[in-house]
This record gives sequence, structure tokens and C-alpha cells, in this order.
Amino acid sequence: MVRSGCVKLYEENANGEERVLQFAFAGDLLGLEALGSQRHECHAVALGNVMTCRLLAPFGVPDEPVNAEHCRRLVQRASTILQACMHRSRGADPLASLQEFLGWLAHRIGRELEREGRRYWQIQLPMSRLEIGAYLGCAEETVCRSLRRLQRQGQLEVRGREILMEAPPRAALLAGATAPR
Amino acid sequence: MVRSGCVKLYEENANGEERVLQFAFAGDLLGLEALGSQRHECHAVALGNVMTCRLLAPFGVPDEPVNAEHCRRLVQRASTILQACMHRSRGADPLASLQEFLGWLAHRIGRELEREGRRYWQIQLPMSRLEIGAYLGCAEETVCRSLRRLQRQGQLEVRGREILMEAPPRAALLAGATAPR
DNA sequence: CGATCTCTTGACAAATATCAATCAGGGTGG
DNA sequence: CCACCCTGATTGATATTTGTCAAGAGATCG
Repeated sequence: MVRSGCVKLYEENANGEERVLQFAFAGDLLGLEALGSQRHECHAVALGNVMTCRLLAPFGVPDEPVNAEHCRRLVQRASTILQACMHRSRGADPLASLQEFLGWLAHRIGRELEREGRRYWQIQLPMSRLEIGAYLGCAEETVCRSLRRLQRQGQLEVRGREILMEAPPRAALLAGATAPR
Repeated sequence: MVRSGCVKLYEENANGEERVLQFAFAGDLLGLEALGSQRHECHAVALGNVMTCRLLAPFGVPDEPVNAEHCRRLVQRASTILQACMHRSRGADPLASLQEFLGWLAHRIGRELEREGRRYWQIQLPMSRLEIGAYLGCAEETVCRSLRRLQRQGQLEVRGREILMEAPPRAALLAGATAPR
């Protein structure tokens, strides 16, 4: 379980290029996808400083009765992650994907600001443009240009890895289901 | 749980277009993604004749002790589905996605045939080209053209919704990556 | 201060989306 | 039984988008 910071889950495709599967933040459980196959099919690396802790599956200890509540919550967590994974925009429009991603980030790691009576979300990106592209399925340059376009449209403000955006888009609420309680 | 046939899970995006999230076949569990949020965020429709049955969550019955084995298996199933969902090719190359999809279909609903000493997989597609496109994230026409291209490369044979292909993916994936249009 | 990495921008090539037309197959009704 | 129609599949022409290559700007680190 990630306690703080950001962990990047990725795999390498046949051409040796990196494909990012997930960015995990505080409260996210890692490795649930391997409980079934007993095999971890992807790599994980910390982006900056990260704190983690280990958890035991509720049915992993032999001489101990199954804790129904723990079991139920584990299934719920897996279920929630699955739902987020299923609904994640696949391909299509890089710009829309980026918007959704930023909305999700704002919900997860955004700081709320007040400026001239308007509410903003401030995001400090823990990953590079290249990694965002590897996550969304597009080239690094496309991420740059999409950010620029969103800025020209007045939807956000970009300063390196710092992003300032107005009220996050609707879709963020759905994706936000991944957030811990 | 799907007992036979094919169920299409889909949602509608902001433009009213259909986006297919999953094709479920015999043995697949539906609705696991809603155990966490208690809300089903997608629609389901049968493609042709389908048989299903209902299952109870192992912790759903109040005055009954939790069955550890059932619980463990539920988590494993959710975990397996999650892993498949995480590793599903996102965007990138429609042709490669289609190949992967066909390989998966062959594994799920393919019939093995023997012809002139060579082994083939025969697949009867339960969905339209449009639905395949909505699943892979590309246009209907691109699905057609990709199928045609694979046929010209001798990797498979297309007759309407019936597809005949040789030894599933592995070698085909690598060969397809370098083959000319 | 140079070296290196990331980010950005431009120009071009390649791929797909879109639009439009045609074709094939199955079902329907006369 | 056959003409008809309707849906899904296919193919072609064109426009749009993105990937790729290249170069430069900015930041960070030693």
C-alpha cells in the first residue's frame, strides 16, 4: 500500500518501449492483480520519495479464522480498482484522455486554491511528459501540444510540472472512485 | 455468470457513441466491478442467445459464517479479471490490437480444426465490425481494412463473421509488426 | 560552466477518421 | 419462387490527426 508519493506501474512491450499501466498514490493498493495468478506481470518504480507498507490477505494465515469484514473490504477494493480500470478511456482522443487524466490527478493530489474569488486546483506532476504519453498511449510531443492547446483554450495554466486548473471535469468524479475512504 | 453465448458490456460517451468495455463469454462473472461502489456504471446486452445464472457473494448472507474458500476464490477471480484489464492493449496500433483480440477470442470460443496436416482455429464472431471497433477504439472501416491486411499476409481467412486462423498469436505478433502493408 | 535531461516547437510523413458509394446476405412479402 | 429491402460489410477518395525526426530552450546537477 502506498502511504505517500507516487509509484509507477509499467511493462515493456515487444519493441522494448515502456507502457505505463497505472500511477498509484497514497491509499492505493498494489499487487491485487497478482492474487489470482500468483505472478506479478508488471514492474513498479517510485517517482521521487515514496513510503509504503505491507498488508496480509485476510485468508493468508492458516490457523486463523477468516475475518469476514476484512474479506469483504478486500473484495470491495479490488472491485473499485477494477471499475476504474474498465472505464479508463481507451485510445480515441488524446486530448480528452489527457483532460480526464488531469481531472483524476486533481482529485487525487490536487491542492485547492482561492484566487480572485475563483477556485482552482493546483497539481504538481510527479511524472514526465514521456511517462504521461506512455500512460495515455500517445507520443511525448502530443502530450505537450495537448497541454498547450488546453492552455490556449483557457482551461488550465502550465508551468513546467505545475498545473493550475479550474473546477475539474465531471469525469473526474467517476474516476475518483479509486480514492481511499 | 455467463453460462453460454456472449454478453456485451458498454457505456455511452459524451457524444452518445457506444464504447464497448468487455465481451463476456461462458464462465465470465459480470458485475464484480460494482461490488465496491454498489453502482453498475455500464450497460449489458446479449449478442444472440445467452444463458446466465446468479451467484451470491460469500459474505452476503447475514446469519451464515463466511466461507473462507469461497471468499478466497472470489478475490482470485476479481484479481484475474483486473490483471487482464490492466494489460489490455490501450490504443497504439489497431492492427496489433486486433490480432491480440482475435487470439483471445480463439482461446475463448475457437474450435480447433485439422486441415491438410495443419492446425487451425475457427472463430464465429458474435459481434459486428462496428462493435469490434468500439471495443478496440477505432473506426468500423479500420477493422475491415485490418482484417483484410491480415488476410493478405496469410495470417488468417475471413468469411463474413467466420474467421479461420493458424497457430494463435505469439509468432504472428512479431511477424505482423515488421510485415509490409 | 558544461553536461545532461526534460520540455517545447516546427516540418514532414504516415496512419487513421470521415464521407460516400457499392456490395453481399438474409429476411420479408407478394 | 422471386423481387425487394434492409442491415452489415467492404472499398475508395479525401481530410485530419498523430507519429517521427530534428532542433532549440530551459532546468538541474556536479
